[in-house]
Amino acid sequence: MAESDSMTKPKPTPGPGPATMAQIAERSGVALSTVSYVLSGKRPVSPAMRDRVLAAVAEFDYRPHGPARALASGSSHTIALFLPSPHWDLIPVQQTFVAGATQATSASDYALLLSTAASDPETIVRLVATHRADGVILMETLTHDPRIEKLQAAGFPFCLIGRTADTSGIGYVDIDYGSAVRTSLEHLVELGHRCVALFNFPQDQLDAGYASALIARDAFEVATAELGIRGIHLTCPHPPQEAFAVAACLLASEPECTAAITTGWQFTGLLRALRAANLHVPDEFSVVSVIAAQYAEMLTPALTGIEWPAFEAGRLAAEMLIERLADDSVTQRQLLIGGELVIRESTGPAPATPPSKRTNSRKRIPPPETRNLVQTQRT
Amino acid sequence: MAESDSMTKPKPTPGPGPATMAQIAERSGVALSTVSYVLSGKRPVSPAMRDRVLAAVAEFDYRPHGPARALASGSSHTIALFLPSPHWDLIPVQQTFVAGATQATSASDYALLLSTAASDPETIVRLVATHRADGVILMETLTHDPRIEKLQAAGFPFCLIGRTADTSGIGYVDIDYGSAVRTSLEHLVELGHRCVALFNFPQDQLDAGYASALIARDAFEVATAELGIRGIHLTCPHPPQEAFAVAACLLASEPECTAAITTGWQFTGLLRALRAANLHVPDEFSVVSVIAAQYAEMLTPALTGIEWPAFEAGRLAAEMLIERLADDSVTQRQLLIGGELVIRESTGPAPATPPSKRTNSRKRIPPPETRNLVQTQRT
DNA sequence: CTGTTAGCGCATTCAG
DNA sequence: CTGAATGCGCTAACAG
Repeated sequence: MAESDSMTKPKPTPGPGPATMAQIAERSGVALSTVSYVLSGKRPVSPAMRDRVLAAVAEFDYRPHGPARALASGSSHTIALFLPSPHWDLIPVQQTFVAGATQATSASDYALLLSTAASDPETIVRLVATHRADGVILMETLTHDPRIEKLQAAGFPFCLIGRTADTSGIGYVDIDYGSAVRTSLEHLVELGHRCVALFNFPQDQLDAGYASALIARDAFEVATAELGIRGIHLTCPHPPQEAFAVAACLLASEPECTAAITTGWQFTGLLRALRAANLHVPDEFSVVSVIAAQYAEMLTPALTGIEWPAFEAGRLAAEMLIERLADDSVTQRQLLIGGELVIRESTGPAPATPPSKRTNSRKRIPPPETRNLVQTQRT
Repeated sequence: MAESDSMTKPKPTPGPGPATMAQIAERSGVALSTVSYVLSGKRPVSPAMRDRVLAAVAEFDYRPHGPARALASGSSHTIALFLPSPHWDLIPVQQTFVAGATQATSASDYALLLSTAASDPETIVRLVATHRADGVILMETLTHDPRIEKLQAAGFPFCLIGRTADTSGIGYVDIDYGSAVRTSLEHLVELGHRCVALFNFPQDQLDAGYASALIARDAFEVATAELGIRGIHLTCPHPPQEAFAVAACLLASEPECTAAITTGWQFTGLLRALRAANLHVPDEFSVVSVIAAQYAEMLTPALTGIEWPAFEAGRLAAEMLIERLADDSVTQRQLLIGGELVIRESTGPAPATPPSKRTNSRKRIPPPETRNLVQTQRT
C-alpha cells in the first residue's frame, strides 16, 4: 500500500503552505496578472486560459490572501460595528441589530468587525484609519455626537442606527419613536384613557442627548396636547428594581393615570409595580411598550406594543453602508422604520372607577421619600 | 486672518493621505527599519532616536496600516466568531456570547470578525484560509461536528462554546447541562415532586447531535433513575406556540406530573399552557429553567433557574483562543461553567392534591385554532 | 487579449 | 545600536 518514492507528493498539495497566485500562474503557464484578471473579471480573458487557470485554482485549492489584497487594492472589504455601552447586554433589542447587520454583511461578501467603544471617538476612527475597515456603523446615536463629528471630519464613510440633530447628508436607519409614541397615545385615547404616563429612557441618556429619548419626549408633549389629555413624562432606568421604584411612585401619586407607554425595558418594573399595587392589567391599567414581538409575547399579559424591527434595522444599515462604499456618489438614504402597533393583552378600555376609589386600594406603596418621579440614574 | 501663501501647509498634515512609515522615517531622519523597531520594541533603540521618531509619529498622527502589517507579519491579529442558525435571534442567550467575546477581544487589542455560517464548514475555513482571521470560535457545537473536523484537518486554531464527543486536545467552554439538569432535579425532589418533565431542545437538534441536548437527556435519565422518580423526556421547539402545544399535551395526559425543567426558551409556552390549564405556579406546578437572570426576573412569576453565564462564556472563549494564538504550545483549557441554581418564585412544594382531582380541573385548554390573539393595526 | 513591471506599507534579515 | 535591502501576495498601470 506504500506509494513509490517518486509519488510521495502526488500533486494536490504542491507546497506546504497555502498556494499563491504565482504558483497557480506557473502551474497553468500564464502570467501572474492573467490569474488576477480571471479571478477578478476586470479584464476579458480567453476561455482557454481561463479554464487552465481555474483548473489550477481548483487543484491547489487556492485562496486569495485577504490582507495582501487589501494592501494592494486599498480596501479591506470590511465594515465595523460598534457596540454601545458595556451594559448593552441588558437591552436585548440592540443585540438583534448585530444579527441583522451580520447577515447583510455576510450576504454581500463583506466582513463585519465588532468592537466596543462606548463613546470613544478615537477607537472608532482608528479602525478605519488603520485600514482595517472601510466604514463603520454607529448605534445609540446622540443628538450631537462627537463620534460622528470626528468621522465626518476625517471623511470616513459611516451609517447610523439612530440619528443626529443635523441629518443632512447622513445615512441612517432609525425607529420612528415620534410616531411610535403618537400611535400608542392615540390607541390609548381611543380606549378612553385621559391621563397617560410615558416611561422614557433614563435621565442620563436624555442629558447625554440620546436622540430617541428626546424625540419621544417631544412627541409625547405635542401629542398629549393635541389629543387634549394629560401626559406625565418620566425618565426611567431600565433595570427592574429601579423602574419598579419609579413606577410605584407614579401609581402612588397619580391615581388618575390609567395607562403608560414605555420606550423600552422599563415595562418590567412597571408590571411588577402594578402587581404590587394590586392593579390588574388591562382592566385597571393599560400598558404599551416599544418592544420586539418575541418579548412582548413572552410576558403575562402579552404586551401591546410598537414593534421594533431591530433585525431589519441592522440589515438595512449594513446594506446602506456597503452600497455607499461601492459607490460614494450614492445619495444617503434616511430610513424611519417600524412604528407598527400590535394590540395584545395589555391594553383595554379605561376603567370607569373614580380616582378616589382607586386611591383607596393602594396601601402598600413605598414611602414618600422616593416620590421624586423624575430621577437620575446612577451607575 | 488669511495665512501667507508660504504657510498654506504649516506642517501637521504633510501629505494628503495617511502617513506611512517611510514618511515618518524621512521626517525624523532615521531609517525605515528604525521606525519599525521603535514602534514594535523588538529591538533596543537609543532614546534620542526614539524620541525623534515618536515626535514625528505624533506630529503626523501616524497609524500603522493593518493589512500591510498582516501581510508582512503573517498574522491578522483577528479572530472570527460564527453565529449559529439564521434564527439565532430567537435565543437571546446566544447573543450574549457575542457581547462577551467582543469585550474580551477588544481588551486584548484583537479584532473580532462576525460571520454567519449555519453549518457550512467551507465558509468557516475560508476566513482563516484567506488570512482574514487567525482563529475561530464556534458555537452550537454538535457531538460530531463537520466544521470541527475540517478545522482540525486544516490545522486551524479554534475554540468551542459547547463541546464534541471527543474533546481530546480541544479547548472549549460550555455550560454544564448535565449538572444543571441534576441540580434542578434534586431541588424539585427535595420539594417533594415525584414526577418531573424535561423540556429538552427540539428533536431536530437532538437528531443533529447537538451536544447540550444529548447531555441533558442522558443526565435526566440517569438522575431520575438514581433519585427514584419518574422522568418524562420531551423534545420541544422554542417558539411559544409550538412549546405551548407540547406543554398542553403533557398537562392533559400526565396529571401526576407536577414539575418541569426547560433547557431554554420553552418555558414561554409552558407557562402559557399552565395558565390555560388553570394550574397555578408554583402552588400546583413548579418550573425550573436554564435561563439568564435578566429574563428569569422579567417573568411572572420570576423563574427559578440555572444561571447561564453567557457573557462570561463568550469572554472566556475569546481569551482562550487568543492565548492559544499567542502561544500554540499552551494546553487547551476545557471549562464547564455555570450550573448555579437560583431559587425564585416558580418552584414550591409539590401539591398534595391527588391526580384525579387535578385532572378534573382541566377543561379550558383552548383548541389550537383559536389561539391567535395577535392582531395588527395599520398606521 | 496577454505578459511585464512596479509598487501597496510594513517586518525582518543582513551588513555595518 | 543603526541603515539598506528584500519580500509578503496581490492589483493595476503599462507595454506588447
